[in-house]
Amino acid sequence: MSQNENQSPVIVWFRQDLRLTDNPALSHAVAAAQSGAGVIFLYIFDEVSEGVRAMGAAQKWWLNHSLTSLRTDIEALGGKLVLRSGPAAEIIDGLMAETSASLICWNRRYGEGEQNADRKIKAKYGDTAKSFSGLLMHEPSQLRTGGGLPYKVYTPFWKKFSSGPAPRAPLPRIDAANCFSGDLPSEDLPSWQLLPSNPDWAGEISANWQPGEAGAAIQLAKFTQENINSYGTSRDLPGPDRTSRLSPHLRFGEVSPYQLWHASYPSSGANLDKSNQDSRETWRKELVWREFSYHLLQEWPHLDSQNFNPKFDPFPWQGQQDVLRAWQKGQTGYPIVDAGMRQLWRTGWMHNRVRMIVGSFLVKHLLIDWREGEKWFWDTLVDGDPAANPAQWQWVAGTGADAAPYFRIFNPILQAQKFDPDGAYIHKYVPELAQLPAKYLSAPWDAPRHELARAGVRLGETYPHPIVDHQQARTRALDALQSLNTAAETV
DNA sequence: TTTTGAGTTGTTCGA
DNA sequence: GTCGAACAACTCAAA
Repeated sequence: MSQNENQSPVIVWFRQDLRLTDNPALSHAVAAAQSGAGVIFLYIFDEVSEGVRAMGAAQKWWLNHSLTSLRTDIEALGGKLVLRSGPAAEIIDGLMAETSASLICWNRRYGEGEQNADRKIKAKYGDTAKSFSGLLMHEPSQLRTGGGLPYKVYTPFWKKFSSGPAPRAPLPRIDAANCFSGDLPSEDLPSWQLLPSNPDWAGEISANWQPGEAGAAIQLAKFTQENINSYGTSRDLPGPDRTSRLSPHLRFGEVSPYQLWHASYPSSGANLDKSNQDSRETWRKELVWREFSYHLLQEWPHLDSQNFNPKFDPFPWQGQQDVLRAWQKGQTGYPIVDAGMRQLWRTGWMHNRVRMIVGSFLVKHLLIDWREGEKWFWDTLVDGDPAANPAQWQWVAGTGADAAPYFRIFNPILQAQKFDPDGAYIHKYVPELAQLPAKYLSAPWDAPRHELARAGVRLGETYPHPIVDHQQARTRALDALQSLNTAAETV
């Protein structure tokens, strides 16, 4: 090793992997920097590179706190988290020149703009830039159909995934490192203005979440100790909410999919019955759905803006702003829909079952373009994911890969009865119906007048009339889709 | 190449 | 109240 190399630092560039455990890029950097000038820990806030999708407001809130947590963990190692903002490729150029670094490491990411930036850097620095697999368990290029093509259907994807090599074991947490001691300028986190002010809407989000690797570990332990064995059935109930609630942690890489995959298996010696094992597999399948979404994004980079199935391009979406606004604010008059939209607005997250209900409602009952829903979720969800969010919206809309068939229109009344039978969820998020007995919560307009009066509910005043009639809206949606099929035939 | 079986999460209707 | 079939047709993936 030359004198120069020996005194050169190694940069580890954090992106969607804000963790010290099972972080291959970090592990490699730490090993490579053992005898040199040490590791530089870097995060770049980049909203300007072409094709990079700027984070929504709720994600920015999360990012602020996750970076704060990461910074604390890095300082415990004796290091410093360097914050820079601007176009990533230029920032890297600057820092490489500034520090004469001998190596830069990162874990791969999969958006088009993000990959273009990474490719540019790799092309320039060659072997001095090293990328690793940390965000996904299998690279998209490695999981293909027999014909070498990307999968478009989930079940064969799952079969291939689960019959292939098991995801590698997670790497140990980095608890010591030779950290770069030079003085590098770093921007102030508050200067990025990631947190809301005027008004500060994040109060209830803060109360619900603990961003950062430590918070993710707590959440994972809670889930694997309490709820994973019943996940198969209990995941559908938004009231008790026994889902893992790990999605925002996973989105920011505070925990890796490898860690979750391996955590889903019972400790050796544990003897689980069939339903418990099935529950664990159901949860693993959700992890693989995320993986599937990223593979789709890799192949179809405009997943958030273009119909995966172009047959839907001429679909007659309606664009009424007041209707969209009513949906966004949870004022549709359908309590299960409104509860979901208000949970999202207040807490930055929505239970998965309810996401399907509100998504189906926007697209099919209101005939509003799924892209409007996708954008709203992107802005308001703390787990807004560049792959999963558009993929799930396209799935719900019927435009996507392996999508729900057009005749599958969720009935918001039935769904409320089935999945919120005691009304716990609706009571929590639609307080103006708090006094109404559970049996009337799925369709308050059908409640006896004296029950409404006793509960202090005046429809049209304290709580809205339903914005559309379910049966009429259902027929209208089926007709619209029918017209699409007819149009396709006559072309 | 052709064939075959299958496809996350549902609803409605009629027996 | 319960249960099975219909709801369309098409595309995907593997044999």
